[in-house]
Amino acid sequence: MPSPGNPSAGRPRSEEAHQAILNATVELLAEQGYSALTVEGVATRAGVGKATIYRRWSSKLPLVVEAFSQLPSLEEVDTGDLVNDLEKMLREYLHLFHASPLAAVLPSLIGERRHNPELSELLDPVLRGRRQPLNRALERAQERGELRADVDLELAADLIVGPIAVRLFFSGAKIHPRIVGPVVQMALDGLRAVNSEG
Amino acid sequence: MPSPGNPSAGRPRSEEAHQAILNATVELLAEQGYSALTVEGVATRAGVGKATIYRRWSSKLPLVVEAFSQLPSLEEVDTGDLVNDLEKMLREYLHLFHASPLAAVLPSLIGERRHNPELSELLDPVLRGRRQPLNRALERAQERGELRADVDLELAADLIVGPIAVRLFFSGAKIHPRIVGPVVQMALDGLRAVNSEG
DNA sequence: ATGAGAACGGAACGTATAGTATCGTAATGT
DNA sequence: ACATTACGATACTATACGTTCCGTTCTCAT
Repeated sequence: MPSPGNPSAGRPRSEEAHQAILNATVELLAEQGYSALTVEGVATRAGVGKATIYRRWSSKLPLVVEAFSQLPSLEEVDTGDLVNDLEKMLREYLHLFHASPLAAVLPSLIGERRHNPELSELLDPVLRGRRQPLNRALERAQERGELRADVDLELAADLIVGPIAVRLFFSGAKIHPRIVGPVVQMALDGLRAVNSEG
Repeated sequence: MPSPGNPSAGRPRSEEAHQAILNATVELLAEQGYSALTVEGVATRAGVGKATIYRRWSSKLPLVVEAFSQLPSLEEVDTGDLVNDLEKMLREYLHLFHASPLAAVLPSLIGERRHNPELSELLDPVLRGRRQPLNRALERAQERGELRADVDLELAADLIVGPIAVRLFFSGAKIHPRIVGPVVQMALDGLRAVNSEG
């Protein structure tokens, strides 16, 4: 059971072990990918018994999700100019994904979500949270009048992230940060063009 | 061994069993997802022995890739107008993916590609082939002068497919075909805007 | 101090599945 | 007829998830 009946009784859970497990999970995911990840491997790498892992996470999946959610996320950028904000954040986004091979796990998780409600409940909030800085930048731009009030912000976000995400996950190719500028420009120009027609 | 020494000796492989195996794979993937797919399950559903499966596919992965590649692909559309071509094809694309839950498998496969060269070699040609109709439409438009010669067609394809792919795989939400028009318009307007600046 | 409670690492266990091997049988070409 | 190969069925090996026990260690309450 995750929470003992009396929290101030008995030996407390080792925070050290907790972090060692998460770190080992991240390392092994990066090295060998998701399907090659074994709980035994994590336990060995972390210097921990399997029971210690299952005491904290009900199965491999929640462990992976928590390890994933520990990845550094986007920092919010607010320069007062939408293009600037988006370019900076997307460059950072690229950097994060190139620097951490753990990102390769995301498609695996996504793929299983549809048939695994438990995973969906675990993963969806994490994904939503990661898009927040982008959404907020778009909202601010809308408030400033940089984007018209009737622009669909979710569509805008997909339009901006989509091309980069597709390259990142599907083609698997490294992406020059240089590409971010044109992509943002195109997306915004496209949005403006459509909206100025109604 | 997949190819016997003398192809015209002995009992020939049953084409019926071959198709039954692929069909069973497709059905089970659609019903239960990738991680729940078992070779025994496929064999049972197909009314076939496991050996018959392993005689044709070296492991579960190639089987899944071939089942996936059997999905109906995009038909090429050539109306003489790029926007028209793209809208028609993307609507068909959406229809295909909404109609066949097997599409949910793609992210799983994509996720494992990075750490599995064998899978990469199997899957990459299939993915490339599926983008062909889109690429060809863009090439034709470029020849007609509808797109400038210096437009990066790969980037253009990512710009167009990206937003829809992200919604399809990541947000997992159903997508109104109505959204295709604006997305294509935005992407192309964006491309033109950037290119007319240099 | 001492004892209760809980987590610790380690190891054994049960179940499920990938993949291999072997059975007797069925189908094809020579 | 005979050689050859595939067939479905079944048993088998190896691996890995997840559970359960062990003796030990840590922390708090008394």
